[in-house]
Amino acid sequence: MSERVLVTSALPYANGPIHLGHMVEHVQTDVYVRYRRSIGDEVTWICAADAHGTPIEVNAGKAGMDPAAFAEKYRADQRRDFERFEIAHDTYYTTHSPENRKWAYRIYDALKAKGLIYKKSVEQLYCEHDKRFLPDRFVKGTCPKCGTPDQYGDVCESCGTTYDPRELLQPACALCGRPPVVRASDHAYVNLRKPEVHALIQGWVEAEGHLEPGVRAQVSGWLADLQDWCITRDPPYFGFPVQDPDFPGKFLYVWVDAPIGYLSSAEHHFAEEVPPERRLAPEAFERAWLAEGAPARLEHFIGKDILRFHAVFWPAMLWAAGLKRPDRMPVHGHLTVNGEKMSKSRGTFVNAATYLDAGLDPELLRYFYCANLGPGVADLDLSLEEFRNRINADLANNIANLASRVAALLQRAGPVEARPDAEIRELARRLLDEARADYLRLQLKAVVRGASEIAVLCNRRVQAGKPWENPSGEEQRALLWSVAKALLAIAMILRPVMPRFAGGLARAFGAELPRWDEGFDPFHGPVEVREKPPQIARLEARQVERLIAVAPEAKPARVSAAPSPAETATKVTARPAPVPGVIGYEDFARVELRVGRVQAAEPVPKADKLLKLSVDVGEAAPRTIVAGIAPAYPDPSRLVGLRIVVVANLEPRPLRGILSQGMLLAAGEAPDLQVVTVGEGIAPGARVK
RNA sequence: GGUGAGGUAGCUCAGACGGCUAGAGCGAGGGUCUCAUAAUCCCUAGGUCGGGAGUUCGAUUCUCCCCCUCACCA
Repeated sequence: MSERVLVTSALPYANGPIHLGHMVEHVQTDVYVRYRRSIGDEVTWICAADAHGTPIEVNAGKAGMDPAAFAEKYRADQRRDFERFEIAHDTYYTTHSPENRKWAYRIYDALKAKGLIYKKSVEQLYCEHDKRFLPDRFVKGTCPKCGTPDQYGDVCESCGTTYDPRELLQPACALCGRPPVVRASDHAYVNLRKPEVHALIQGWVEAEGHLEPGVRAQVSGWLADLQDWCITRDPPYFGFPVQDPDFPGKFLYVWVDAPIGYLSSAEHHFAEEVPPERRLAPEAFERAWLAEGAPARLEHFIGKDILRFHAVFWPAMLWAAGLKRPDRMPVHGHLTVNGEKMSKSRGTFVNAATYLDAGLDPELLRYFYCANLGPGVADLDLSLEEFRNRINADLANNIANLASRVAALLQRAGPVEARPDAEIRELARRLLDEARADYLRLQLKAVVRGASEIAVLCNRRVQAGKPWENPSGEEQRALLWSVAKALLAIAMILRPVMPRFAGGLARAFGAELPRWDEGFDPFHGPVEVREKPPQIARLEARQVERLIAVAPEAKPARVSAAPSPAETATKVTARPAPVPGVIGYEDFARVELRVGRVQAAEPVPKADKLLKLSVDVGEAAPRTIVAGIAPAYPDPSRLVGLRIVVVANLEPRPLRGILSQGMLLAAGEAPDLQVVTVGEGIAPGARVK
C-alpha cells in the first residue's frame, strides 16, 4: 500500500558552501526518498537554505552585502553542489521568504494564544562599540576554570567546561576586541514546563517509531530537567521582527523560524513549483499534509547536533499551532575525516566542490556513506584508505568486474533464455526482500552488503562453472543467464544509492528497472547484452589524497622557528652516545614504537632535508610524518612499501607548515643514514618492544 | 560536572533469551585461474570480546564499581 510522505532534511546554513558533512545527511535522505519512490510511495522532499541569524548578518556586513543577498548567493551554491551529487530535493527554498514569515507569525501567535509566552529580563554581554549583544560564539576570553586563553563564550576547548559568557575572564568582543559590558534586556520565553506542554513533548518522544531507542534515551534525559526556551533576539539581527507589542524591536530567534521553514517551503513548493494540475492552495496543502490527522507522514532527517530543537521544541510548536507532529525523526552522527573532526587547518575540511575537483565520482561517495550508515547516531568516518578499499573491493573488483566478465561471456553465447540457477535465484530473492526492510529501517549498510553478497556468490559460481571454456554449452548458458539476472537484482537494490550506475547496469543486460514491487523477481525473459556495462575504475591512493590537500591559505598559521631537520628523526647512532643516565623500564615503556608501512614519500618544498611520508601504522588513517632524511634518500619513492619503526605517541608538531604526527627511527648520520626497517611478515601497527 | 552512546581480530563492525572450536568485510601473507578492470577463486589471523568484583555448574553476553572514547548541555 503506497504512502504519502513529506520528508525533510536539515536546512544548511546559508553562510558557506556544502561540505562532505552535509552530504551524509542529504545522501541518507536522498537514498531513502529514492527507495520509497521506487516502491511506489508518493514522497515530497523539502529542503531550504537557513538564511537568518547573527553569523549571516555579521558576515554579510563584513562582505559589504545585504544579508538577504548574501544568503541567496550561498543558497545558489548549495543547490548546485547538491545537484552535482545527484541529490534531488523537490525544493530548495529559503527561510527568508514571505511564506515563512507568515508561518512564523502564525506559530508565534499560537504559542501566545496558548499562554505559553512570558517575558523575562536577561543579562548578557554587550559590546558598546559594535552596539550589539554578543552571542556565545562572539565572545572570547580566558576560561574561568583552567585559565586557557582565547576561548569562546560557551565552552572551553581545553578543559571542556561549559559556562556562562559572563564568567569568562578578560572577555573581549570577537568582532572588535574591546571588553564588553553586562546589560539586561527583556526577552520572550516559551514555558515548556507547563504540564500539558511537557506531557505533550514527552508523549511524542516516547511513542514508538518516532525516535531510535538511543536517541529517545538522550531526549528523555533532557526532559527530566526541561528549561524554558528563549525565542527572541536583540537587534541588529537578520530575521523576522516580532510583531508582539510586548516585545518591541525584538527579532525571532533563527531556531524558531528554521524548522518552520520545512512547512513554508513545502507550501511554496505545492503552490508554485509543481505542475499546475497538482498545485495546492495553502489551505488545501495544510489539510492534505500538515493538519492533525492528515493522510500523510512527516519525517525529519537531522544530525545529532540539532536534536534538541527538533525533538523538544518542534513538537511543542506544531502542537500549539494545531498541526500534526512528526511521524519519524531519524538522527545521524557526524562525519569525521581520517578519524578526526573535519578541520580546516589539517586540510580535512572537505567541501563538496573539492571532492568533485579531485575528479571523483559522486556515486562513489554515496556508496561509501551507505556502506557505513545504520539507523543509529554513530559517527561516520571517511578514512581515505577505507574509502579506496571499499570502492575497489566492493564495486570495482566484485560487482562491476562481475558485470564486465559476464557481459563478455554472454556476447560469445548470444541471446540466452534459460532456467534459473536455484542457488543464485534464492539468494537474490532473499536479499531483495531483506533490502526492502533494511531501507525502511535505514539500515543502509546491510542493503549494500546484500548487493555484494549476491555478486560474491555469482563470482564464485562463475569461477567454478568455467563458462569461458564453452560459453554456448547448456549449463554454461544457464549460469550466465542467471548471473545476468542476478545483476539486475543488484541493480535494483543499489538503484537508490547509485542511480546512474544501477541504470546502466540494467540497460547493459537489456532491461529497464521497473517499480520495485514486493516479490520482484528478475529471473524471467531473455538476456541480450546490448551495451557495455558501466565500469568503475579502481581508485588510486594519489587520487583520493587530493581530497585533503592542504590549501595554501589553510595551512597552520606561521610556524615559529622551524626546528632543525635533524630533530625530526630519532636517531639510533652506531657509536655509543654519552649515557646521561640509566632509565627504568617505565621510561622505556612510555615510548610507543609501532611498525608502519610507508605509503607515500615526497620531498617537502623549500626544505632540502625534509621528506613528507604517509605511513600506515594500523590506524584508520595513515599518519603524516615529516623526517629529516632527504639527503639519504634522493629518490623518496624507494621508501614506499618499507616497514619502518615509528614513535607513535609523540606529540604532533608542525614542520614547514605540515603537521608531523610522529617520528621514525633511523640509524647513522646523514647522508649515510638508514631508516630502521622490519621484515614483511610484521603487520603495520604492530608494537615494537 | 550533568545526561546519553560506545569500548569485540591491524581497520570498520556484526553477534550472543549466558554454554559447542567468538563471526563478517577490508587490509596483510601464501597459492590458483585467465572469461573479466593484475579483477576472480582457494587457504591463512590464534583477538585476556576495556579493567576489576559479583551472580551462576558456566559470562565476552546478567549485576555493581572503575578506566577510556565520543556527543549534547538550550
